[in-house]
Amino acid sequence: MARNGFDAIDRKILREIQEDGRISMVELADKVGLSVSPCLRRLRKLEESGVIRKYVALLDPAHLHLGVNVFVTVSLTQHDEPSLRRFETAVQAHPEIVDCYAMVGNQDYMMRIVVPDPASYQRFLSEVMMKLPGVANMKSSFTLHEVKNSTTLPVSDID
Amino acid sequence: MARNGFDAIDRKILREIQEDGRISMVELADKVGLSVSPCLRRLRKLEESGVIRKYVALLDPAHLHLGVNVFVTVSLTQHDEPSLRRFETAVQAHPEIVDCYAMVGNQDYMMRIVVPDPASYQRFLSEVMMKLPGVANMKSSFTLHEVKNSTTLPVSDID
DNA sequence: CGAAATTTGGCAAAATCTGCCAACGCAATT
DNA sequence: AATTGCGTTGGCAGATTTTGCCAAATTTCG
Repeated sequence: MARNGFDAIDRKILREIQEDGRISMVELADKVGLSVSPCLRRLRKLEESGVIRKYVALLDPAHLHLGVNVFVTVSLTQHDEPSLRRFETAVQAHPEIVDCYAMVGNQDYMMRIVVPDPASYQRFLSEVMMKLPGVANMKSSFTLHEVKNSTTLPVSDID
Repeated sequence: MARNGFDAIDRKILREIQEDGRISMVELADKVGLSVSPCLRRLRKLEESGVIRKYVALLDPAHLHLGVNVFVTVSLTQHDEPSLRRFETAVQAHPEIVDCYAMVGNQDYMMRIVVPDPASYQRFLSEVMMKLPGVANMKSSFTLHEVKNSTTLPVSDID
């Protein structure tokens, strides 16, 4: 058996539900070559194992008047555990901050912000970002357009 | 009526399905204060309008042995339309490149790569990234850990 | 080779989805 | 103020899907 306990069928299921999270068991079972019962049982197991985090609908930012993406790198004044935790907790509270990663090297964090327009970012920058706890330095880079924004992870055949 | 034709109930629906893409019409209708029929009709309308791009399952990268994220900035040698298009098309073909944005400024790109480990990135860098059409310059930044990776867009009350 | 454990497939009841139709509310018009 | 017309709602019924259960089949392991 494979390292993570996924066999070929499990991987097929994972690939399918990444593309269509609302697929019916009937159709999914058919696609992976099982009958409905074992297919559902495998799906439940995958959900319980935590590989499947959640099911969501993906919305189009343009339709919601959220067409402006800004990448921001942040460095903190202090790097002790409590300071990092305080900053990361504050980040979680703001839905405009859609992504945030702790970085190796001199920039501590890389984040992506979603706002309606540049003016909104101006406001968000001064009213929220600047007030995040422990920020020493910040650098913003605006995006021109989205080329790709995928939630589909490559599920390896091996492993 | 609001600018995009969404009323309070539509926005409620959008917020709910962003959090649970598999919610049943019965439960959704209950949460937004409608009966099932009009709720489903509104959802279908939202789907057809394009606000709802798709329904997906979100997987946990760690469980799939995809724990390493790398941010890469790229600049191209030429910035004419065909060169840009060629590059962006090539980007679409690789599932390891999960995000890619064209940036304001030096006309370059910011992308996020997902790989199993640093060694894999080394390989991906030389075998794929370096061979992307028209690349002049590339700079990779490794992440330490994920603080936030959200697909939930803030659906404004106004607008 | 044989026993135990796991996985499968089909069935039936419960729940859900989906299309249809009458009723309701609201706005514009007379 | 009454009426007309448009859009939205709610309930109902048939079709589909989900879900738990059990016997059969397959795999695992001594």
